[in-house]
Amino acid sequence: MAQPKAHQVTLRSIADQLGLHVSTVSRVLNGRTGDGVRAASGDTAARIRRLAEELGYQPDPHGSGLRTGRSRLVGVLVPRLSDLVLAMIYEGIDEAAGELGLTTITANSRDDEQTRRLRTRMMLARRVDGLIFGDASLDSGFLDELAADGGKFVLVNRRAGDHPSVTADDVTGGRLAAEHLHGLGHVDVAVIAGEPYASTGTDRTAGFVGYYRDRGLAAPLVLHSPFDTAGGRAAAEKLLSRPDRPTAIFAVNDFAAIGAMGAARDHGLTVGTDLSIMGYNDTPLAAELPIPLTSVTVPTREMGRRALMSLTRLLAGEAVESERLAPTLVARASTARP
Amino acid sequence: MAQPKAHQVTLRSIADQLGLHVSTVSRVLNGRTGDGVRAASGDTAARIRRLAEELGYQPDPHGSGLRTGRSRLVGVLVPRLSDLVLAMIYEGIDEAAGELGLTTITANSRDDEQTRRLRTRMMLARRVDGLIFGDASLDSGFLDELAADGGKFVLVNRRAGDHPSVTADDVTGGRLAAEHLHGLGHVDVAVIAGEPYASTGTDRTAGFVGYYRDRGLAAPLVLHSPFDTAGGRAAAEKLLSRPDRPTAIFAVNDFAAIGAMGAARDHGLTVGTDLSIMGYNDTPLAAELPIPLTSVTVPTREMGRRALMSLTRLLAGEAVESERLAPTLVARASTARP
DNA sequence: ACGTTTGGCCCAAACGTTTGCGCAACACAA
DNA sequence: TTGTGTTGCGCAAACGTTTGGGCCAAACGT
Repeated sequence: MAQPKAHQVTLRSIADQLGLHVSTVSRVLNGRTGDGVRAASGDTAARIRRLAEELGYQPDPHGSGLRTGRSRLVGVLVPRLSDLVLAMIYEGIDEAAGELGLTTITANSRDDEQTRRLRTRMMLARRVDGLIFGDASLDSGFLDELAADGGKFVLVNRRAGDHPSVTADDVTGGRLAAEHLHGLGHVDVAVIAGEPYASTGTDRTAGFVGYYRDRGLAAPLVLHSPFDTAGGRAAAEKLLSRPDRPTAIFAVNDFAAIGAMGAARDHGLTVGTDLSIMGYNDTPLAAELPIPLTSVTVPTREMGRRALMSLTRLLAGEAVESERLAPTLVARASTARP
Repeated sequence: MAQPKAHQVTLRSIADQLGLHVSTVSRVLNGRTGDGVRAASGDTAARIRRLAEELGYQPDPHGSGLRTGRSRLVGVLVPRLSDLVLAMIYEGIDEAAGELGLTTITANSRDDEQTRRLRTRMMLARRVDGLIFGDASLDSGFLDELAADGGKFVLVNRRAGDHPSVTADDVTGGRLAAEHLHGLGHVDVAVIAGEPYASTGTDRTAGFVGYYRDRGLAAPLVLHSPFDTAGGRAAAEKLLSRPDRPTAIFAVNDFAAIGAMGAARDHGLTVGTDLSIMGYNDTPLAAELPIPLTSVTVPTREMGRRALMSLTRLLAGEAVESERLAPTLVARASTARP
């Protein structure tokens, strides 16, 4: 766009104007700034750089992509970008990518296997250099296939199989939650566990349940549900209708927790005093809610950044290890003594 | 990625296998499916198509981009993707783009002029065919420049100058809000108006204030603030500390409204009974809050879709008109008679 | 003075597409 | 037979870049 194709600034146009050959210009501008020897004389190099700057030269990715076989494009697949957590992770990814001169393209898989495959195909068709999956499913058939085909990717937020991943330590996070509620004196507790195919939900639940079990306490009630507000509301609805209603609910996700707060109110319960509810992720919203929500902070943006770094290492041919980031608990008014 | 470069499926590899020329294969596969005459014999065409399918041929965008000068890439600039409203708009854009075989790349401008310019530059360097701005500022100097340089773009969500845009009818939306609150009997009302550079905030405020003014009522208090929860909370804090505290608050954004709810609670006020609060955008959250939030629905995803459609028309050389989508009000428990 | 190195640059090929042009073969009419 | 069209393809050039291999001249070693 911009210029009607008339005067695109190209290596050639620069070379011609300077009476040099296009390859010289290319070498200077690609400047393996390290050695500096092989490029050109200090003088010509300077002239080239000045003119390039002046004309606002920007290498054409089609040209270089065609030649090098690399696109400097990274594909990012997420369940949905309108999930705040994923949006923040993506922001981290994109930020880090920008700093390295990479561009990201993203797509929603809606946690649907077919969409996942389709969108991945589209990204490969775009010739992405590598992929980041934020929507890994625990039965990772698709990822196994992709890896077997030589696909380069890392996972973020959710782990699966032993594909390299950057996640929070969700088991520990769940344990922290249990420790907090148990410390307040809650023994009848329940977990709104999210979708069973997501490691985030299952790991947090496992950590939570493990804590209670290790102490010989009654096993917490576990209920699966979608990760969103409506899902949390429905699950809490069920929990609160039971005769042996729990005194505290741990939702593995802030939005589910907010839904649970709604259900609590419908049951005439005041969150914090009649019923403790806590979430996970420490969404910016959590602190600002009418009743501030106890939650577990995970460094979302940092997770995204690291995932991208991992991917670049992978693309450079290095071996990469999975990373687990440490969560921390932040207590607020939504949880209190029973 | 994927194949180690060894056996990429290319027009040539298909042509060779079939003993045809690459141009023939190209013509068949690009099939101007309409005329059908000029391509090849029905038989060869079928053979080509079958083999391409079988090998999983995907045209290389670098090659075609280089040749055609088009990238089938659309750049989308937003204030921040972690703003749910923008995320949903972006989903609409990307969905529509996908259906047309276009790919979107996105970036956050954080409503910062310099970042905006920088990120736009990066997108142009990527040779996007066109741009969609979701972060237009009312003083549209940057956009004017870009348009003067022949840049192809449309605006979404926020309008500016008379650049083509797809937005909701925010003035009407503000009016609906005023009508609702006034209908309930509120005369001392206030507006948390968002940032003054965003048409969304100013238009909604103008519609709201206009309604009260047209009826000769006292002019609503107007307070600007950031669009997020913390901003809304701070603004509400100020409003509620006044001796002539309003009985109803219209926040031009659900998140600001949620912040306001928090402030209300700090003041010992029960939202709905002691103080009416309403938001805007009808975020999925609004309905699920402990105290469900009255809000104005705008067809976010649809807005995104239409913006992309507009852009494609623009790119096809057609003239495009701005569009205004109709908002509707949905009343919930957070607003009631004073 | 003569061989050898090295600095500085150019040459040319290749990456995968698209597309205007042209050509052979055939059909048909006159 | 010649002329006129049509169908079915191939040819070749171009898009902008990168990169291995030159080649010429100057600098250096002996």
